[in-house]
Amino acid sequence: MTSVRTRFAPSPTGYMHIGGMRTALFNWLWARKNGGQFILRIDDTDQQRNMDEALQPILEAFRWLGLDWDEGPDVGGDLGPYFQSMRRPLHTAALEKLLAAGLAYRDFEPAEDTRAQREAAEKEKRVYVSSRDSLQLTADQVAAKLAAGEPHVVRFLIPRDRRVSINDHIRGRVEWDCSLMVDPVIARADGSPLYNFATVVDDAHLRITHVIRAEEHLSNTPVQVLLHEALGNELPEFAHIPFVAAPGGKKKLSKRDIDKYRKSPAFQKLFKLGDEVLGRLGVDAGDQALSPVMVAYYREVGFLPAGVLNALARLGWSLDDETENMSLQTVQQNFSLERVVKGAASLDPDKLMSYQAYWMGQLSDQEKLDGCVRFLVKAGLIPEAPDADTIARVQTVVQLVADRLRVFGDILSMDEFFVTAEGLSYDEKEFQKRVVRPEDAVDLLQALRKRLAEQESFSADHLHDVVQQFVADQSLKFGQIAPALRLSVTGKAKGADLFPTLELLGRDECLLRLDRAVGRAESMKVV
RNA sequence: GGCCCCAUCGUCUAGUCAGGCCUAGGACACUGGAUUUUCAUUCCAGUAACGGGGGUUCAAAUCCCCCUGGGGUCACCA
Repeated sequence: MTSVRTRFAPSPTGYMHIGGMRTALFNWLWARKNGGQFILRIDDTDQQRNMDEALQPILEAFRWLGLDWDEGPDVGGDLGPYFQSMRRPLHTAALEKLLAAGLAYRDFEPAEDTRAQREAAEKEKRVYVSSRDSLQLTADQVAAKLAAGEPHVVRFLIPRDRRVSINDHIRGRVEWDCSLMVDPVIARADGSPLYNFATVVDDAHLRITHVIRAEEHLSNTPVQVLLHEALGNELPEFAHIPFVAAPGGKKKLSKRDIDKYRKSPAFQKLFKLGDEVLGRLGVDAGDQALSPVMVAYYREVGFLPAGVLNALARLGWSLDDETENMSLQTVQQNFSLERVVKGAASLDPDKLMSYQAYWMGQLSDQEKLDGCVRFLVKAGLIPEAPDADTIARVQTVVQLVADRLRVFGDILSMDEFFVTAEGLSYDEKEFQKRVVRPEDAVDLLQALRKRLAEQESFSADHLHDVVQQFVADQSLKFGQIAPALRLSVTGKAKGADLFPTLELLGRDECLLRLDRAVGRAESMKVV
């Protein structure tokens, strides 16, 4: 029994697609589950200039999620190189082999002619197949054209008299009629191999046993199977998993549609979170802006690998009829291609947040603290090398807000604990509603401020009693003063427990903020 | 348009291969209630689906056929 070998073969595009990551995850899972190898091959036949720059984000995404690879960039392997552009000799050899065996042919037909034929066929609603005119050339004629340096591509000769079929792990038997297929170009005029051909050569050479890829590749499969056969390769097994669809739809999640997603109600939540967090981090929002389509977005916003991994694993796969929260280890132990569904699954931001919140809740206090400190430093809300007092303060805040911390980036919206009274920003709408508009709000706040100033102790418990007493004295309801107090001191309508917040801020800061809030409200009333 | 794939609550899914245990289960979201004299958490409850039509069968979400709908793909891209 040969060991299971799977691969993920990204093109170096400068970012890692979240849907591609799901495909990679399933490959990794299948290899690990079977004690096999997971290989990373870089399909860079396009010969990009900034290869390294375009590749690093991809490798980083794998590292961040903790998905290791047994062979590939950085780690090497016996069957390398693992960059398709460097495997050219292998491709050329395979090409020669097909040519020599008469299973491929040099096509001298000008590209324009081929295109014209295709268009004509389409117009007449006729199935287009290759003309194969170049096949009529005698060996001498071909030799003469070659000697004259006539441009040509190499096409694979499709055996038109038969059918190809695969037994897909997910889809079962899928069959195609070869008579309907065009002879695919396998080498360009400059001699470079095309994806469909290079992939076949490389998959065979790397001894890939299971080709697990997204459904959109299903239509490439018959050609690849035919090529494998022509080359005398052992056929890999195929598993075409459904692609990841955009939230609220069934269409493939694509980076090209970012602008559309921004407006999509189902997707907005993630963009909003990103705008908030990334804005505070001062992360570039230019052309290559981070978006929820990219894995890096989740890392930058402060998602946990466990949260993202959990969501990705559940997109098209389930362990059973009830298990939702799963560690990578649990998924790995239970993964099977048999339980992968056939239909496209759309990414659900709500569900993702729910997994994320679960895993955030699983973190120890120290882990939460570390993550929050990292983000606060990055946002410049605390110094680069925070002293013990600062750390202790952050720790207190983190404990206070633990329940509402979904992603680490959330800590940045709790900046009331880290800015001075002057730097405090207010939720204007809520401030108007709870402080400016109510007739008696300012008077009450002033009276309360006086009461607070008289207190010797500023502990949460004591403050609670004080406010309680204040409410009773004024025959108010708690709800008539608490929101205004919260708005005045934190600038927000929502937040951590009110009294511990006051305690943490301290008497001087609280009084100062109350004064500023009152002043603010009065100046607004005048206008 | 050709070829191919897919079809269970709004969403992710269980159940489909081996028809009856399904008056279709879970989760997220949503709604209501309890707790919290703020905010959030937590707990409880509720709304909500087998796309349609024919068969086969004692019995169909499950098997067969047709229709409809959705999607992928049709490059000297990967």
